[in-house]
Amino acid sequence: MSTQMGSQAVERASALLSLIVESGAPRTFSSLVDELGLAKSTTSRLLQALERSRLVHRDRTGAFRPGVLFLVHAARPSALHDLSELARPTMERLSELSRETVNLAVPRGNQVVQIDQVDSRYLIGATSWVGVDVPAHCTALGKVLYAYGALQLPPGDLECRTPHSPVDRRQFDHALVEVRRRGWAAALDELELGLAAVGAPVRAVDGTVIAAVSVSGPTSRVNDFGIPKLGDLLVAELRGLSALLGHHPARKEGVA
Amino acid sequence: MSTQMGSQAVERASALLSLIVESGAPRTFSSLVDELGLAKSTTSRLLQALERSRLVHRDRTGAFRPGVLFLVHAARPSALHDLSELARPTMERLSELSRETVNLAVPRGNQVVQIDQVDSRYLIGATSWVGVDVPAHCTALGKVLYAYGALQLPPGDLECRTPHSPVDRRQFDHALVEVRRRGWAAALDELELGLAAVGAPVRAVDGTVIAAVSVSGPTSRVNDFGIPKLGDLLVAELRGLSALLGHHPARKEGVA
DNA sequence: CCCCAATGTTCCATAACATGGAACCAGTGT
DNA sequence: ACACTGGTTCCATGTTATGGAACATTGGGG
Repeated sequence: MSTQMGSQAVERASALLSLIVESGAPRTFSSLVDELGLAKSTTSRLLQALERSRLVHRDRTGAFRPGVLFLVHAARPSALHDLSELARPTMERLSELSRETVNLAVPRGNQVVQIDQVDSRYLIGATSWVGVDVPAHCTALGKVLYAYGALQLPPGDLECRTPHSPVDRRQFDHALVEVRRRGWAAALDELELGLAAVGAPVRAVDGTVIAAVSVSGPTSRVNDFGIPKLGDLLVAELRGLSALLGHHPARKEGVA
Repeated sequence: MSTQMGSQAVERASALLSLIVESGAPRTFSSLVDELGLAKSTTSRLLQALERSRLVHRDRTGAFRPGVLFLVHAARPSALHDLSELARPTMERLSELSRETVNLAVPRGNQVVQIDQVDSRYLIGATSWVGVDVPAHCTALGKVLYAYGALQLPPGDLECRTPHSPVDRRQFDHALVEVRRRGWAAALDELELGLAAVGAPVRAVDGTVIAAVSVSGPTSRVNDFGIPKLGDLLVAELRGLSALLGHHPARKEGVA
């Protein structure tokens, strides 16, 4: 192996950095030491270097957190744009297979914000949603994000948009269980009569759901395509996208 | 110098990474080579290592962008929480000095989202704003973010909340010029009668404004304190915060 | 109050690894 | 076909990372 690839120190430092960033919680020095199996001294030096470069930050408790550089990036308006770029190929493929509108959304604050869209191939289809503010519990994207804890359902009554909108919190919670079981969510005529959507999660390396993708169109066409078929299609395609984000869903051995 | 601090490779790699992340735009290989003055070969190897670790990503044009790790972090709901933590001491100090409510906001999409708040020391003061959706052009935070290009003023009429709300776009643009000149923005009775706020920007290492902090309270008390005094206070305190983010505003030599 | 345990950092001899110059390869324009 | 820019691979060299052990530092516990 190792066709002579240089930069071992950098790789080790990067590994440290990844651990720190990927685990949401602050990491302690020793946890890093024995997770990577490096000498204490080496780990210490590498972390110092990363700290000097503001890539990690050591909080008052002595634990390591992502450094300011990550902060600066996250605070940029453009931060989410990169995700769209990464997701584009997948979305295009979904668009081609389903011929319906494909949307990408992330949780932000306590809202679902749509950050990208590939339009339907049909003349009649879901129109641009980007930026539009809708009750999340009536959407497939929202359900996915709620189901996987990427978003908290705010207390209070559930807004009702159509006779099919979910209104009972108990029932809704149950629906979320079902979403987790299947791996995808559907919203048929719940936001607007005649509008249907199916959505599934995008996972980061640690399994956290950080985004959702949906396919949406007229209920009739979506039904014709087959809701479960669409759900499975989404799940399959998004598995690939999650892999790009470093997520390996139970790592099948198979191909080297 | 160099009291023997080890990890030169890591520092170089980190420098590359910082350049890539801090400049909003994708960086080309050669621009990196001659900005850091490293050998082409060295740069190439370091970048390869960073790419293997998913810290940078090479887009189809061959330019380098922040890698998935940054994406994953930015997409985390918790991403902005770190900024709050970093800003907390500054905000506390501002709270203590002004005794009024202090707010921290970042641009997100095309909206101002408040991510942290230190409550007024008075019994009567600005109440919690976090998450509340208000017309940004009527707020000090909004004005700051608009003034420094962290946010684009959407086309269309300016919503009018009080007789003092800015409504004329021409006048508003002029006001923004003034904000840039002074370094801080004020909004007196513009959002709600009797509510006043003064805000100033937080800058990242490259000078980009990535957030804003405001002090707000009853117009009478804020006036008593002195608007310009408050403005200057904010600017002074936030200079320190920006420094934590790596911003050095014209680097005074002074102390080592 | 002292001693021990846990957690990190600094030292240092060793050699492994990163380094940069040059050769090399792939496009691209002329 | 040729020169040129932009990037990667090769390789001998010695600079620089490495890990074990010694050395701080902190924090309990008896």
